Amino acid sequence: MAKNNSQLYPRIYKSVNRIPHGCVATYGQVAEMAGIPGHARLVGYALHNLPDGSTVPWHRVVNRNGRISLPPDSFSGSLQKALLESEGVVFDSNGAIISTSCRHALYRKNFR
DNA sequence: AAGTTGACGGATG
DNA sequence: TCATCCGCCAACT
Repeated sequence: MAKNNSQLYPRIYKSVNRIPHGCVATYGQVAEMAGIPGHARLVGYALHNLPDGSTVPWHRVVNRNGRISLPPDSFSGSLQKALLESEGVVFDSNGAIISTSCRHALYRKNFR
C-alpha cells in the first residue's frame, strides 16, 4: 500500500456506507473501518462536510457514549434521532441509545 | 505558508 | 458518574 494518501473522505464515506440498516457505529469504529484507527475526529470532520447529494447514512454514526454528537436543538441533530428511530433504534429520555434493531454483532456496542 | 478547527476518544480528577 | 484536559492530524482559512 503505497499511497496512504488518502482521500480519506471517500474512504470514510465508504465505511459508513457499510453500516447496515438499523445499526449504529461510533466515529472510532468508522475510523477503524476506514483504516485510520484513532482518527475519529476526521470522521466527524468528514461527515460534517458531507457532499451535497450523498447517500451516506451519516445518521448511523454516533459518539462513543451511544449519543448523538450534535446539539439536540440543531436541525441535523433532531433529524438524526428521527432517522434512527425510524430504523428501529430506541432512545431513552436521556437521549442515549438503549437498543437497536441491528442483528450484526459487529455493530452491537454496549451502550448505556 | 502557518495557525486554527473539530459530528472524537481516552485518560484523569 | 460527571466534568475537564490532552492528543491525534486532515481540512480549512
